Amino acid sequence: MTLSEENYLKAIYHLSRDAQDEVSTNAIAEAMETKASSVTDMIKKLSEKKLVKYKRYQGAKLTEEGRLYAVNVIRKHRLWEVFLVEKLNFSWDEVHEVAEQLEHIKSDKLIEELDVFLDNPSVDPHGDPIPDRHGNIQPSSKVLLATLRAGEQGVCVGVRNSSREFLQYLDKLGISLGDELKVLSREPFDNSMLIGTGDRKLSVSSLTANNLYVKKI
Amino acid sequence: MTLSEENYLKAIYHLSRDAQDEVSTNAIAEAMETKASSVTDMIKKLSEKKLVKYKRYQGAKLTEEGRLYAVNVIRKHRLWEVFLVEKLNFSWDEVHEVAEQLEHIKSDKLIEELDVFLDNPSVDPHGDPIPDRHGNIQPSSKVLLATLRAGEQGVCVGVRNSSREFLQYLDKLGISLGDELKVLSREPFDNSMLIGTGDRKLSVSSLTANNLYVKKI
DNA sequence: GCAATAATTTAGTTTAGGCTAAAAATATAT
DNA sequence: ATATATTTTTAGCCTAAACTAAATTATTGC
Repeated sequence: MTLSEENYLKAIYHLSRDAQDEVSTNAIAEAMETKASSVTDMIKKLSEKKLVKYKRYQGAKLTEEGRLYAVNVIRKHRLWEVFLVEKLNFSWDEVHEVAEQLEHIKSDKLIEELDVFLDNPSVDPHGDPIPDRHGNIQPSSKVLLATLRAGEQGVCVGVRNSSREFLQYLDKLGISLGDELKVLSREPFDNSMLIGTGDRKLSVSSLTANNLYVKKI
Repeated sequence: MTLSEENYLKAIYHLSRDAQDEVSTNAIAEAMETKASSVTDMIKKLSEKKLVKYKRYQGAKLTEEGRLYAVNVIRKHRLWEVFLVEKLNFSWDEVHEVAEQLEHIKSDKLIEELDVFLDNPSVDPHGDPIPDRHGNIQPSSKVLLATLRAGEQGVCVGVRNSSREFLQYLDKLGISLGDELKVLSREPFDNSMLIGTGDRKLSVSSLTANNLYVKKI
């Protein structure tokens, strides 16, 4: 399986809401920053390999085999992200590019040993669940910070928007993974909230609260 | 720089005895398990990029820039080998294939942080020196076990022959990296030697002693 | 229901990195 | 010193994965 094939499977996986969902050629092209004609070629190839189901002009969806393959790539990506952040001092916004490369390394032993070495983490540094070796993904219990009421508390577990800008902004605010956040009050005027973390208080905008995931405690 | 280009630079580096040495097209082809005609094409390409010096029918040698590039790939390869053995429980004979993939990951931060995480190791699990970030390689003080006289001691630091068969044989003998070996006696008849390690004694053949590196203590 | 528009596929190129077969240059042996 | 053998290069093809431009199919507006 080539690097390019793996990236297509991953893109189709991320673009489908459920297993029946057909993903359009254009949507894949946009996600992969390539042209629709290139997508058509690759979809045909993956179809011959029985990794996607494809009928002309009707988009593509993963077969069960294709889904398993995609999920395994995602498993590798997320485990490497944990490694980079926990062991090599990478920050949230630095991991993605490198994990995109590492996810294609082929070695079952490598990934299983890495999993053990990292203590079988269940989520990556953005709060996304890490599939197990059989391709099972446990639904995450994370909710957006914006959904908490005054007085409620949560542990920061990830972000919805993982753009470099947002991640760097969080670093600047001093909010990072694992921080306990308590909603002190909500401002009806602009939906901003006042939160406490450690001994600090800070005001976060509605936009920020809508892009930060927490797990209630 | 592509994966293939990096592999050619590495091959040329490993085949040269010194910086002036010209490496023949056939030698590169054999080392890379490819055809001479493919080598010619690639050498031309690397020559245009000023990474190798090339004149038709005269073989190739690395420029200083090419040498630095090759040494950096080797640095990455060896650091990853240390990681695999020390952190992920890989054995000597399992690391090479995976390190061949990992050595091509592109990220300066990754490799510098890995170096720190591993405590700036100076040799890899085969006893080969790890170049520093500037491409300097310190000459190793390792000697073959076969050169020790009766009564001398050494720490096992690597192997000359890193074939799977030999590495697995060493595992079976119970000899691994870092073990202290003491030469109890040498047998003139077949050049085998009796060595002590821990509380065990074992007889090693001349062939084995000629493929095992130690650092005298 | 049909024209206009949008999405998708096809056909034909391109580039990287291989390959084979033949030609050219170099090395060797008598 | 010349014929033979070896090494290296050239020329021409192949495949993967991209691209552009043109053709085809779907969708939408009226």
